Amino acid sequence: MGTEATSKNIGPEEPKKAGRPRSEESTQAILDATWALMLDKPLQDISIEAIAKVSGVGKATIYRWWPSKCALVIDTIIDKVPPELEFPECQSAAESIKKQMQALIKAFAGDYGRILGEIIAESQACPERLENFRKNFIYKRRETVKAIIEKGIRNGEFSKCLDIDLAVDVLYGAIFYRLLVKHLPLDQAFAEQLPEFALKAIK
Amino acid sequence: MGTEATSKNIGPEEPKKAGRPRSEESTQAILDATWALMLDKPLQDISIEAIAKVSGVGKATIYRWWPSKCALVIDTIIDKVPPELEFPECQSAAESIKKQMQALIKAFAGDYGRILGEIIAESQACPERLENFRKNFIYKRRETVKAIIEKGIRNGEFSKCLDIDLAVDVLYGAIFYRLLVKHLPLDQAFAEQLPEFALKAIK
Amino acid sequence: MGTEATSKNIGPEEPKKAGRPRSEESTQAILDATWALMLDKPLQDISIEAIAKVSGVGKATIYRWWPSKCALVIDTIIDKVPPELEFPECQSAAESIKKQMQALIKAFAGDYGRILGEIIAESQACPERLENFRKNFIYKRRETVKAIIEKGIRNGEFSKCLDIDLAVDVLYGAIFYRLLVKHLPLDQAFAEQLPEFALKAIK
Amino acid sequence: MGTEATSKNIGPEEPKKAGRPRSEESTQAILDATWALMLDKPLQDISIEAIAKVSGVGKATIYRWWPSKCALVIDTIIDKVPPELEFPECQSAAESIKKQMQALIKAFAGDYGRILGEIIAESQACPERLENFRKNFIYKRRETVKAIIEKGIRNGEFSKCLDIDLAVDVLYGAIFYRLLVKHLPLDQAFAEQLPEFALKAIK
DNA sequence: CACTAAACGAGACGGTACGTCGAGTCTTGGA
DNA sequence: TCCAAGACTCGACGTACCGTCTCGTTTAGTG
Repeated sequence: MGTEATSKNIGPEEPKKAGRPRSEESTQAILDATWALMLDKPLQDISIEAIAKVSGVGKATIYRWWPSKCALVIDTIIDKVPPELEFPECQSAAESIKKQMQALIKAFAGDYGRILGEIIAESQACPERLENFRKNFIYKRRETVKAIIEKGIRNGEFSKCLDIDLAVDVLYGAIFYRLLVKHLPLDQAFAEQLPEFALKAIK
Repeated sequence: MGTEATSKNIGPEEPKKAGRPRSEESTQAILDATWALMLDKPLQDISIEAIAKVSGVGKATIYRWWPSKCALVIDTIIDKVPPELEFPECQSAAESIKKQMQALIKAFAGDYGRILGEIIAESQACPERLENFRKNFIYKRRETVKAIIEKGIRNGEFSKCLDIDLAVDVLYGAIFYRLLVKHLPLDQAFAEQLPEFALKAIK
Repeated sequence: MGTEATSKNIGPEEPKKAGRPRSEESTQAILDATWALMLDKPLQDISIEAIAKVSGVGKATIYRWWPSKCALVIDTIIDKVPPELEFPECQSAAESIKKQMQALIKAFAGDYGRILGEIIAESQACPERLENFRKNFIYKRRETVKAIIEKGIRNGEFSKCLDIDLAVDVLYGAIFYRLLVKHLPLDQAFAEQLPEFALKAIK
Repeated sequence: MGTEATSKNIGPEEPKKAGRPRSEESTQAILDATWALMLDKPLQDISIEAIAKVSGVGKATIYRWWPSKCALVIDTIIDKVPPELEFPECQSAAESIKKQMQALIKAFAGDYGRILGEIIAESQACPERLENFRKNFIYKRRETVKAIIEKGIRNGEFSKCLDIDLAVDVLYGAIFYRLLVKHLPLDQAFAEQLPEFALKAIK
C-alpha cells in the first residue's frame, strides 16, 4: 500500500485513535473483491456497488477509505501484484535497460498491462487521479531508469549531453503507445527488437 | 464522416430507401452540440441526455444513428477538425518527418489532443471502439509516415533493414506517452528536441 | 361499423372525392390485427405501433381513420362480433327480459365481456370516448329493454308508475358490477337467479 | 395502510431490521403528491415521474415501495379518505341499508367516485390489482351490508331463502353501473328512488 | 392519356415516460 | 468509532410509443 490520497497514508506516528479500529478483514475483502472483478471485466463495468456486494461490505466503508474507484484499484494492484520489476544488475547500462524493458513488455502483455491501461483511461478526466497513478507506477520506475542512464553517461556508454527525460520517453513511449492504442501487440518480437532499436537514439 | 459501425457506411450504390429520409439538420445539430460539450468538459461528464437536450433532438434519434457515445464523438471530431496535418514536401525524408511530428505535437497540446486522449481512454474497454478509432486516426497517418520512411530508405537516408512499424512506434510513442500519462508537457521544447532525437534510432 | 367520431360517418350523400379511395384491404387488415391482439392481451398492452406492425400498415393510415385506440377497438368488435343479442319474442315482457339477461350474462362471461370491460376502463378518463361507447353498446340496448318494459306496463305486468330508467339500472346494474369488479363470476347460477330476483323490484 | 402487494404488510412481530429505516417523511410526501395530482387530473394522465417530481422524492423510492401506480393510488385514497361510510344504527335493516346507500351515492358523485372509477378502470387488465382493490374497498363494505341483511332476515324483514350475495349485487349494482358507464348521473333523485326500489327485490 | 389529388408503406422526427442502475450520502442498531 | 445493512436523492441509462412529418409509390377520377 502507500497510495497518496487513498487509505494508507499514515505517517510513522499514528495519533492513537479512540473507537473501534479499522477492520483489516473488511479491507482485505474489499481488495480481494476488487481484484476478482478486475480480472473478470473491464474497469468501466465495475461499480462500487458490485465491489461492496461481492466483498460483503457496506458501500460506506469503501467510500470511507477510498476517494474513488481509481484509487481503490491502484491500491488493489499494489496489493496483488508481485514485488516489482527490479532492474537486473548488469555490467553495461544498456544491457540493464534492455533486460528491464523486455520484462516490462512481457508484464504489460497480460492482465497487468490491461489493468494499467484501464487505470490511465479512467484517470484521463481527472488530473489528481492521473498524478496518483504516476506516483505509484511511473515516477519510481522513471527514477530508476534515469539513474541507470546517468550511470551509462558516467561510464561513457551514452552521450554526455543527453536529455534524460526525453531519453526515457523515447525508450518507453512505444510500449505505452502499443499498450493503449493496441495497433500492434506487445509480443515477443517486439520485446526483442525494441530495446536495441530505441537505444540507438541515446548512444 | 465515414466511420465504421456508425452512421454513414453507405456504399456507392444507395438502394433507394423508402420512408422519410434522415434529417441532415438534426445530424448537424447533434454533431454541433457534441462538439460544444466536448470543448466544455471532459468526455466522461457528457451524457447522451445532455447532447439531446443541447441539440434539441430526441434521444432516440441519437441512438438510431450511433451505437455509443464514443462512436458519436469520433464522428464529431471527424466532422469538426480541420483538414488534417499533411506531410510537408521536403527534400529529405527526415526533414519531412520532423516537420510533421512538430505539427502533431503542437496539435496534441490543445483541445484536439485532450479529446483524442479521452477517446482512447473511453475506448479502452471495448476493442471495436478502439479499432474504430484507429481506423479513423491512427492507420491513415501511420500509412503516410510509413510511406515517407520507405522513401527515406530508398534514397539512402535510413537503413535498408529497418522495421518500419517499429520505427513509427519509436518516433511517435513518446508523443502518445506524454499525451496520455501527462508526466511532462507536449511543449515547444519537446517539439524541438524529440524528432532529431528519435530519428537517430532509425538512421 | 358506424361509430361516431370514427371512420365511417358518412352521410348518404358522399361528395364524390378525387384521389385514391380508401383501401378496403388495409381497413380489414387493421381490424383483423386489432382483433387478434385483443384476444391475445389486455387492451392496455396494445399499442397502435403494434397494430400497424401486425397489420402491415403504416401508422399514419390508422391515425387517418381513427382518432384513438378506443375508437378503433369499438369498430373492431362491431366488425367481429356476431349480429347481436336480439330480444326473443315472448308472451310476457318479464319472460322476454329474463331470456335476454341470461343471454347477456353468458356473452359477458367470455372475451366479449372482458373486452367491453376494458373499453369502459380505457374510456373512463375521456367523456367523449365513453359517450362513443354508450352510443354503440348501451343506448341501443337500453332502448330495446325500455320498449319491452313499456309493453309490460301496458299489459299490466309491471307497475304503472315505474321509473323505467331506474328499472333498467336495477336489472342490469348487477351484471356490470360483476363484469367490472369481478368479485363474483358471471356464471350459470348467476344467470339463472338474477333475472327473477331483480324483476321482483319492478313488478 | 395495510394493502396487500404494497408497502405495509407487516405482521405484528417485526423482525427488527437492520439498516436505515423507511422514511416516514418521504412516504407522506409521496401520498400527498399523489393525492394532489389525482384531484387535479385523471389517473391515466398521472405519471410516476410526476409524482416523484411533485413530492421531491427519487423515482426509485416510489418503485421500492409500490409495484405499480395503481397500488400507490389505492394506498393514497386509503390514507386520504375520511373514516368511512358507516352504517347508521336504525331500527329496521331496510332503513339502515337505505341510509347507507344514499350516503354512498352522494360520496360517489364527487371526486371520490371519480377516483374509484379510475382505479377500477386501471385495474381491469390485472387481476391482482383488482383483487387488491376489492380487498380494500369492496369486501369490507359487502361484509357489513351482508351482516345487516342477515339481521333483516332474522327479524323477518327479508325472505328467509335470500341469496345474500345476489341481493347485494342487485342493491349496489346500479350505483356502480352509473359510476362507470355514466349514462345517467348519481344525483339526488337517484339517491332518493333507488334504495326503496331495489329493496323491493329482497323483501 | 396525361394530370391531379388523395391514400398508401415506410420510417425518421421531437417528445414523454418508462423501469433500472449506480453514484454518493445518511441513518439505524450492534460490535 | 467502526461496521453491515439498507434507505435516501439524484441523474442518466437505453427502450417503447406517442402522434406528426416527409418521402416515393399507387390508384382512382378528371380534363
